[in-house]
Amino acid sequence: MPKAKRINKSNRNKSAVELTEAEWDIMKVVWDKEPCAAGTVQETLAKSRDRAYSTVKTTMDRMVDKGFLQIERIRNLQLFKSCVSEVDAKRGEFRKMLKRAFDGALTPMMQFLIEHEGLSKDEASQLRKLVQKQKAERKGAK
Amino acid sequence: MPKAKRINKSNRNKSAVELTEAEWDIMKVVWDKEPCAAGTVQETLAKSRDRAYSTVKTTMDRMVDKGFLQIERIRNLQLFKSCVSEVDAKRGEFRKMLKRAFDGALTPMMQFLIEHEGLSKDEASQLRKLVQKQKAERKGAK
DNA sequence: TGACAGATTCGACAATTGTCGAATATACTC
DNA sequence: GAGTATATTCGACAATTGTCGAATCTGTCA
Repeated sequence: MPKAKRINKSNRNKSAVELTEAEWDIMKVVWDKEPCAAGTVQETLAKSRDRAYSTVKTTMDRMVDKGFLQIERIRNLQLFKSCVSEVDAKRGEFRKMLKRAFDGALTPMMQFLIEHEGLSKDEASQLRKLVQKQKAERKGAK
Repeated sequence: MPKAKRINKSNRNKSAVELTEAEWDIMKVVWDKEPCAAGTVQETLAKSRDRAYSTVKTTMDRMVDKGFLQIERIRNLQLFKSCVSEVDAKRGEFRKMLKRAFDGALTPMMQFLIEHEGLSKDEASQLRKLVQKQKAERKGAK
């Protein structure tokens, strides 16, 4: 997409955090261990998929440019911290999916889950519990 | 990703259909009007986002390579038809999101929706109805 | 002071995605 | 048959994403 899309880190609004595959992998480790060094992230990820240190570091540097991570320097060490919360990232991912596949509407998605994703009896009851729980909380709290 | 990822159209399994943004746009029109010509798709899409005919056509040709569309020739005309169902595409998109953001598990996602996506009372009750309806169907049918 | 280990910097490359324009081919109308 | 309007073919280009290796730069320790 040749179009200018990002002016700088601050023109990103919370509701539009979109991480790539590699960024998700990295972000999960950062959320878990921040502040942490690139080496730590690389080593942690190596357990599931081995990538060169420079691969991980390059991606993390790009994430800084995008405003997803920030660096805190200590001597010649760089410690990375997240600039987006897990909730924001989940929201971004969820909304992207919802928009693309369900016109941005929740109900059709739920319908789809029940009809085509084999929402099991267990899952359905699980879901029912969640809904009921929320119902109770709403009534009680507000 | 320099790795060989796709051998040919047939090594794609139903559970892994992943469309890009532009592909979703195109696919939606094709599902609606298939079999249809690239020009038709381009014209239809132009209403919301104008793109050159060649842009749309190139993307559609690539989708044929990927096994998402197929061509039926009539004289020098090409009519495109989908090779993946709307359900498969929705499933692919949904699962990708679920895997990335929720470890592939449905319950955490539902929890997230209720806690952070402001599942409104209306939506919750809507959801409750869906669940109840399914419950009834399960009981009746099987 | 030198040398080694670990970290950082940077340029590079292949695939993918989104975009087109130019050249070519085909069908239809006078 | 010539001209016009469409279609199709194809090569190209910029950004993005995933991946590295080589060169460079500390900081520490014998």
